[in-house]
Amino acid sequence: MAEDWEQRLRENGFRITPQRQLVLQAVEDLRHGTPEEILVEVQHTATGVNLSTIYRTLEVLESVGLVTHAHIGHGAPTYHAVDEHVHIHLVCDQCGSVESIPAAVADAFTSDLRDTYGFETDISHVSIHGRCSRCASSPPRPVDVED
Amino acid sequence: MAEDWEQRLRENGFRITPQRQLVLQAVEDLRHGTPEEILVEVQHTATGVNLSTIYRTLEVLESVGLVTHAHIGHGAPTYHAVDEHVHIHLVCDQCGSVESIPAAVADAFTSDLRDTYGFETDISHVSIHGRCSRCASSPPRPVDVED
DNA sequence: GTATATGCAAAGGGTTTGCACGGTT
DNA sequence: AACCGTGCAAACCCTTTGCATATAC
Repeated sequence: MAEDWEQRLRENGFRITPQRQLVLQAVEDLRHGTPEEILVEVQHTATGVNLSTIYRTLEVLESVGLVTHAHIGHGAPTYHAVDEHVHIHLVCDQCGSVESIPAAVADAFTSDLRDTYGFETDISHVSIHGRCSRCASSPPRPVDVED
Repeated sequence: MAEDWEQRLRENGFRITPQRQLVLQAVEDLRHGTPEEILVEVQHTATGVNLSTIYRTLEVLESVGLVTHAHIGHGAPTYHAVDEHVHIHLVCDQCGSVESIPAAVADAFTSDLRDTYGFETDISHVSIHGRCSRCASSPPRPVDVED
């Protein structure tokens, strides 16, 4: 149901505010968004909202399980709504391209980590870095684009 | 051979400077070090060295393949000498602990990424996040320590 | 001698925090 | 009415950059 988010917040002792609704909506609409991008989206509706509110709100929404974040490159993290299907980002350190693949590709790996080390992997939290198919085939020099 | 690093630099058109030697040495001695930590180490020997030089030097040393860096948490990256054996960091988002495991654990996974997506994975570049065995077993609440 | 490296200080991106006011409960 | 949430501005960490001086070649 759609008003589930109010429940979620109230259950955890948080109040319902326009800002929290707008931020959640922006995250859902954008599907992928940095705090800055979310701010811009929110400001389409409410110009007065401040960046620090975005940060504080995302923290709250994440703590009650309504959004998550992942690190793609060096810069700001991106936030998604939790109902998005889980995916892994493959980041090319050479050309900077980002490819999303199903998290299921890592199932055997994460099972291994659980069995061997007891580690419960959140595979989508950080990206996998390397070189994409295009870059891996053509250029001979292993130059870093940096991250 | 020990003076290989001079070769490496010269081959690539870089000059040999005390700072470059000291930074390389510090990275080797520390085994894991952030730019700030490397600065401190270097300053044991040469007090006048500046942080910006550390950054610029690490960039140079990395470009010629003498050092690499990995991202462990949210903060500064850590640098290693390239002769260190390759490892993956398992970072617990709950207690913050970091465990190093052999990169070979991911071999099947990275082969898969190569075969399916043509992606050449640099598995050690970013850490794997999740919850360590201790945290995964005890507490029921999925609280984020944040990264 | 000439180009590259360095030190210094200032600026930059991303994020957090202290405080007083305003809104939710 | 009490407390939580917000806006604003300042501070913060990490990193990069411009510029003049110093140094490796």
